[in-house]
Amino acid sequence: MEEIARLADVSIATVSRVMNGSSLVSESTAARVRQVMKETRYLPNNTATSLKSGISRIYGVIIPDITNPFFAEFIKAFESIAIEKNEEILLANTDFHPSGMELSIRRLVTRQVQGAALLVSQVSEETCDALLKNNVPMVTFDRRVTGPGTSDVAIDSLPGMDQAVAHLKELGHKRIAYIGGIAGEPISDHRDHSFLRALKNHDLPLWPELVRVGDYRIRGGESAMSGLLSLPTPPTAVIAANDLTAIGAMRVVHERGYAAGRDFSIVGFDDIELSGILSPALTTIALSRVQLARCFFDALESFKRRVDCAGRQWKVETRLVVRQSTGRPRRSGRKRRSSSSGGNGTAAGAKPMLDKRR
Amino acid sequence: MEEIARLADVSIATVSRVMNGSSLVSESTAARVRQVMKETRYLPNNTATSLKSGISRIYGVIIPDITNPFFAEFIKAFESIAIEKNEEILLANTDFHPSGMELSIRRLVTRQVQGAALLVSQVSEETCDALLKNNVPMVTFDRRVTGPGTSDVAIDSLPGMDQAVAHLKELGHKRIAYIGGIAGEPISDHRDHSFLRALKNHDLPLWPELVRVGDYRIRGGESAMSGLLSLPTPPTAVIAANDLTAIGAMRVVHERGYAAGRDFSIVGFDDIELSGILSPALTTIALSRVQLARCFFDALESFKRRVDCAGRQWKVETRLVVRQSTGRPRRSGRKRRSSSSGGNGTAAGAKPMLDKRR
DNA sequence: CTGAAAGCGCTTACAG
DNA sequence: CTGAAAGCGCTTACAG
Repeated sequence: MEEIARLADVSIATVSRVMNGSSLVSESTAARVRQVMKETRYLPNNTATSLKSGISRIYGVIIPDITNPFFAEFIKAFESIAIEKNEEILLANTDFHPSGMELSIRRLVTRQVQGAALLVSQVSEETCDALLKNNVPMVTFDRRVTGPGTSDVAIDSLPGMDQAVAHLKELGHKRIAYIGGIAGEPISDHRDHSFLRALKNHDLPLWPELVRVGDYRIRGGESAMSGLLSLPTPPTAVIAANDLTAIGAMRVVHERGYAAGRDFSIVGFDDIELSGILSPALTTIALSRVQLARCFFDALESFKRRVDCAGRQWKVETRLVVRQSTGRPRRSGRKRRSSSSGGNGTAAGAKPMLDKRR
Repeated sequence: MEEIARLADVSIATVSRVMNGSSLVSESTAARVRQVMKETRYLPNNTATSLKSGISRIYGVIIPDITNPFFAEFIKAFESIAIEKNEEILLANTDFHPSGMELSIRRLVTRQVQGAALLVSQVSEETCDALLKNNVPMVTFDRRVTGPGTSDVAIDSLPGMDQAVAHLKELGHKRIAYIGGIAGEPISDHRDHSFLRALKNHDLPLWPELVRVGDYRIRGGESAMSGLLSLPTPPTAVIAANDLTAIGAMRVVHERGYAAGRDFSIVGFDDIELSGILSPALTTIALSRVQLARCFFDALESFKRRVDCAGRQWKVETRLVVRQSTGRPRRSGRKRRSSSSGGNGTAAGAKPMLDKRR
C-alpha cells in the first residue's frame, strides 16, 4: 500500500479512501491511484483490514458431513450468495474430528466470524454460550428457539407432508408407513409430527406399527423397511424423513423383488439431486437448498454482527414433487407378500438399485 | 488479552509467550496465566496473530464443484488433515460464478493464503502469475509442470489401467472400449495414454472406433455409450475415465435391456463412495482421496510459504477394485445386440438404475 | 524469566 | 480534498 501511495504521489490514507470508494477524494487523484493499483496488481491485505475495522467478512458454517449431498448442495448455494456479497465462508465438518463441535466453535471464534450457521442436530447450551459470549450470533436449524443473537430456520414440513399424504391417498393407499429420522432430535420430531398431522387431515388411520425410526442414512432406511415388509400386513406406501432413508427403503423393496412405484410407493424428503437420477426417480418432498441457504444468510446478516440484536424465527416451505416412485397400490394392501413372493414373475427381473454396503 | 494480563498480573508479552508455549516463562506464572485464560474462556484473535506474524495458517483450495462427490470426498480428507495441523482451508468453487477463476484467486490472495491447491483442469499462465507474483505457492492437479513455487500432483493411472485391462482380458474380453474425459485437458490425455499403453502391454488390439470422449459426467458417459452400442460390432467391455462416466454408461446398458456385469462389463475410475453402493457395484480404478489430499497438503506445506522454494512432481498410485460390474463376455463379442435384443428374456426384467435426467 | 516498545497493513477521526 | 497520527490485537527482538 505504501508503494501505491508513493507511486501515485499521495498518502496511504488516500489510497485507503480510494479502495473504499470514499467520496472525499477528487476524481483525478482517485483515477491516478486506481491506475497505479491496476498496474501493480495490488490486492489489499484482508487480515489488516479485518483487524483495523473489526469486520472479518466471514461467516462460519458448521455441518456434519460435506459428502452428504444435502449439505454439499447447501454449501454450494450458501457460498454463491456469500461471494456475491463479498463475504467468505469458514466451513467446519463436525463428523471428521472426535471433538468436532468444540473444535469447530473454537475455529470460528478464533477467526472472528460475524455469525455462525449451525446445521447440526444437537446444539447444546454450552455451544450456544461459547458462541454468544464471544459475540458470535448464531442461526440454528429447525431448533425453534430464538433470542438475542439467536435465530432459527425451521422447515415447514407440513405442506409437503400434507401433499404427499394427499397424493398417496388419491392413488388409493390406506396403509401409509413412515420412517423417521433419529429419535429425540427436534428436527425429527417436527417431521414426525407433520406426518401424523397430515394423516389426520386426510382422515387416514395411524397404525403405530407402521411408524419406524431411521438415521437419515441409507442404512437406517434399509432396516426400517425390512421391518415394515416383514409385518403380517405390510403397508403399501412409505414416506421417509429424508431422501437417503427413502433410497435405503427402495433398495430393500427391490431386493425383495418388488418394483418401487409399481408394487410399492415411496416418498422421500429433501429432493437431493440424486433423487431425480435414480430409477425409478424418487417422488419427494422438496426443500429448496437455495431458499434454505438464502434464509440462513439473511438471518445471519440481519444480526449486523451483534449478539444483542434480537433473533427471529425463519421458515422455509416444502412441496411435493411427484416422480416415478409412487403409484397405485398393487392389491388391497393385504397379502402383498404372499401374492408377490410366489415368483409369478411380475417383478422377478427387477434389480436392486443399490447394494448392501454403507 | 490485556484483560488476561491484568488478571494474571503480568504483561501482555508474557501472555503471548504462554499461548505460544515459549520456554522463556517460569512454570508458575505460565500456570497462573493458563488458569486465567481458562476462566475467562479467552480465545486469541487470529486476525491479529496473522497480521503480526505474517502467517495466515490458511490454505486455499480451488475446485470446480463441491456437489461432485469426487471433490466433496477430497475436501473431507483435506480438511481433516488441515485441522490436525491447526490450519484452516479457504474453499473456492469456480463453477458457481461466471468469473470463477479470477475471483477465486483474488479471494485467496486477499486472505493471505499460504498456498493454493488447484484441482481444476484449465490453469492458465495468467492464473499462475497472479498467484506467484502475490507470493502464493501453488500445487496443480495432473498438469505435470513444476518450477519455483509450483508443484504438481499427478495421478499414476497406468497401474490401475493396466490391472483393469488385465482383468478384462482374463475374463475373455477382446474388444475393450474407452470413454475418456474432456478432450484437450492434460488430465484426460494422461488417462487416455495409460489406456492405450495398457492395451499394448497386454497385446490387445486398439480399435479406433471404440475410443470415445466424455465429459466426466453422467451425460457424457451416456452419449458415448449409446454410440458404442450402436456400432455394427460393439465392444464387450468399456473402461471410463471416471465413475460418473461409467455410471452414465451403465444406465445406457440397462436401458437397452442388458445387465451390467453379466452382459456387458464396465470399469470406472476414482472409486467414489457411490460406486460401492450402485447395483451392480462398480468395478473401478481406485484413486484414494485420502492419499490425494495428503499429497496436496504435503506439497503445499513443503513450500514453507515461499514461492522461491522449488516445487516438485508428486504422484499418487491407482489400483483396480473388482466388484460386480465386470464379468465374462456373454458371446464372442460379435452379434451382441442381435442376440440379446431379441427379447429372450434373460435381461428383460433388468431395470435401468438411473433415469434420463441430468 | 519478564516487560516496554515497535510494528504487521490497514482505517478513520482529526486537522488543515 | 488531503495527510499525519493513532490504534486494531497480537509477536518478538531488545533490555534488563
